[in-house]
Amino acid sequence: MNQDVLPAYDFRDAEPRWQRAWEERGCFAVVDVPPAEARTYYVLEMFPYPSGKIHMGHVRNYTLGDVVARYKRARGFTVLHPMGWDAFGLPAENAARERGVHPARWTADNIAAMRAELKRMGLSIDWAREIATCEPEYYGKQQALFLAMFRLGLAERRESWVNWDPVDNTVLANEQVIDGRGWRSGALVEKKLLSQWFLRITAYAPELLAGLDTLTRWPERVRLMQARWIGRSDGARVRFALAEPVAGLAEVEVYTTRPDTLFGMSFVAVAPEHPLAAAAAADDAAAAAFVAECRRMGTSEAAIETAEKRGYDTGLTVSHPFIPGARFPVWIANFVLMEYGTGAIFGCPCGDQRDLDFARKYGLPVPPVVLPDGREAAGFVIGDVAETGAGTLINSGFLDGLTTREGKARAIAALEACGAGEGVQNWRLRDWGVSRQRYWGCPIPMIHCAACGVVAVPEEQLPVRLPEDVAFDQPGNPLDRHPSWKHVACPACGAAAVRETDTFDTFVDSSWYFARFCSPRAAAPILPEAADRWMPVDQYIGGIEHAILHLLYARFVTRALREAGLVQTGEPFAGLFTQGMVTHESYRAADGRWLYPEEVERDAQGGATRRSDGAAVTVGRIEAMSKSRRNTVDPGQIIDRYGADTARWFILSDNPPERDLEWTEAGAAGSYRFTQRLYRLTEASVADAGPRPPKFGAAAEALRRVGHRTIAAVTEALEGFAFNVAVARLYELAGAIAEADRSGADDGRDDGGLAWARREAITLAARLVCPMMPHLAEEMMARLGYAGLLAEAAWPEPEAALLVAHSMTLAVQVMGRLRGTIEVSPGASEAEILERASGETNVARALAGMRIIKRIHVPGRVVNFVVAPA
RNA sequence: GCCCGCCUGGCGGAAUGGUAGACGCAGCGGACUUAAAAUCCGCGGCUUUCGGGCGUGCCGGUUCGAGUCCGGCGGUGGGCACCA
Repeated sequence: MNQDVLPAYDFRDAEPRWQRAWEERGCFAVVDVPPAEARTYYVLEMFPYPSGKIHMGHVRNYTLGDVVARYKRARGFTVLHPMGWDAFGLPAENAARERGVHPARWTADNIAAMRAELKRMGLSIDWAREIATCEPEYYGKQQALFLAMFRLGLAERRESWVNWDPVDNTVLANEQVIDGRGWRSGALVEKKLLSQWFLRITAYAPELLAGLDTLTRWPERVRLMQARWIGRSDGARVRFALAEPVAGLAEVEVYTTRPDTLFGMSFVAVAPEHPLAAAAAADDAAAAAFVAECRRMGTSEAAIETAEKRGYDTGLTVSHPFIPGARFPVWIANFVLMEYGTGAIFGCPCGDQRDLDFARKYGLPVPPVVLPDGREAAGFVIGDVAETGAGTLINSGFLDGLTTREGKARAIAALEACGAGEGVQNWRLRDWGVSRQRYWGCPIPMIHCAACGVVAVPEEQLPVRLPEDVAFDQPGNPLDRHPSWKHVACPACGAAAVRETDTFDTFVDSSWYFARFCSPRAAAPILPEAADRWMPVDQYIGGIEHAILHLLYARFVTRALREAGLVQTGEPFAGLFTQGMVTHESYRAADGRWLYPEEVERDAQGGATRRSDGAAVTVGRIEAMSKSRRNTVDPGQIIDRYGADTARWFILSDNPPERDLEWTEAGAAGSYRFTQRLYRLTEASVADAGPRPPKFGAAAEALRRVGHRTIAAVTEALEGFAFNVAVARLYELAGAIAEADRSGADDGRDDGGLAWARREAITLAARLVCPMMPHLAEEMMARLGYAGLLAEAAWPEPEAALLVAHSMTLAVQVMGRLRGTIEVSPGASEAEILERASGETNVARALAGMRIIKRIHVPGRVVNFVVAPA
């Protein structure tokens, strides 16, 4: 047992060697349609954007997925675990602008670099199924799916208000508008009415909401976020007749959740983009100026937060369905959103804070119509705070005396009776605008013909390929400026026509890739027999930042695919796990510059200095790794120094995977030491191959119990995503093996089977550690003489007899306070146990002079004596 | 403003309502070494008259027994936010 002669584990030799072995054996390859008897399991991590380098977030994501994949494979499942690239997007175009490299080239180089890095991690991926969304092979299929959705009426072209960047000449997503300015150009963003392609996600709003209840293996908070985003609300539409029609408009329709407060109406307000506002602006310069100003205000959050409620009285009036003869003014108001409801509201100042602020500012009446519960009618007035809660209706004609709840139903019934409105559900969810004025995306397969209108590209002409000869020297969309690409013959009439030059939002690409992975080389976009065999994804893993958009779009598209008959499931992801971020300390030099961790030397007292010159460094917050703060650690360098297994092990060991993980050098070094320790423990058993002895001594028996209990404990931990607990149990097993070495080292050959038990224990350690540190596990098994690959081996089963304890420790309490412990055999009778418990020295002292009222015995756990003074 | 998490040693964390702090990191002590590194072993909430007392953000409740369940409060992080 001399440590000096034991060789160290050389991961630089072992890791590539085992990766080759797995690849040559094809351990992780699966077929599109597995045989009927195969139990399938689909593990998927959110596929990466090929930025050029993997980061620690990727390492965490793919390590988590790989543990699940390897574990499930060992449990006998046929596991689909693929990898691909979310390869379209703006950074490639930016690289083209800034460095003159073509987006396709830039992307391909990045993919090659990142693939190599991922392969060094030793992931159990079927690389033959790799896809990249920027390949015509993929996006052509996507075009076909879009046409299928078009035929189903789920895709349509429509005018809508968009964020328009007047400098870059492009539409911006809401996320790309920062403080009212374009994130790249810095130009003030305008609202503009444009023709855009939409996917009709709202058609599935009720289903997408109801489906959340079936997703029992999704985090509750993701479901809550989606439910809120879909945003069902119950209320009524109410039509108010205009006193005089304007520009052909005879009425204003509003949406409200409070039809009970209709008698508290003070005004009607419409959004600046509302047709009635446009009509008013047509012959009123002041109205036009107000509308134009609102448009410029844009959608910035800062503007909304600080913006006063502002309005413009159009001079128009409406009548009230319940109050004959009354007239109410119609205002244009900056706080009314065109996108929600009908783009118009009725103002009830007493019951809505915004309406109240508005009424107070412009001197509009504030009739009180809800008496809050517990308030007296006498002297009740509305101050500067609206009463939004429940109460009793007053000053409300036929609704007087009803509760707000009853009033809603009665008011809706009355509206429906007189034809002035009806009860409706309203949804916050809006249709998904997918048009982007970008080059590096999937072309929308449509053609605009002067005679025929919008015509779909015939299927046999797919894919509509991106042209390669494009220039990025001007802002705007290069496809639009290309000399020939967009000019085609109309498929319907043959006349000269033009292609749609918009490309798809990249979220479209990631809304069906999981289905393509099931049959990635099929001629059809999706092979139903393959998709039905694998889908839905059993375990999807990724960051919480995709809680709404990506996951909601994918749920919608999967439903559309089902309607097209391509898949059977409506839900793409049966299980979802959202991992935490990887964080690190940040460092700042005296001049304020951020420093990379490798530039900084930490000392034991918590101080820090710069390696290059010893200058003092300020240690900043622990926060998400980001390039701007330079608090990043390069996975490639970590693997160079410690190996992939160490990186994987540390990431899994430190804390639960849903929480943020702080990467620390000390923690990584500790994990590395453990890899070496396991290897040394293995080496010490290499020479001890031999038959199982008929009987085991006490030390051997004890070690065997630890080993088999560890199987049960690690299995349970892995099933529950408690990887840090699985790691802890394996540390304990290693500790138990080391302890057995000490206790049994001097016994010579006849050691009561300890050498055999020890070898069994280290073998179990290798097999249990395999999902987490697959290379080391293979190396350990090989050293122990195993000829096969652990990657193909079954998960160990514990021997039931070894899980039953010989003796157990019971806590003994008096009045719920621990007074001592007793050792009992599992077969001991309750009477015997109570006798032993009350006799324990400390317990007896506590019981002295007391009368025992009640004896509680929880088998295997605790004995508690409830006592009173004698 | 609304919604949702989270709060346990120096740190990360563990704990089917049943011995709080497993396991790791950092620390301290010891062995080995000429020495160091590596390795191996050990210690560790606070307090105490050594019986015990107090300890899982705070206050209260349920229970024989609460980190765990319930009510309230505080702190903290995140999501949404003029959604009618």
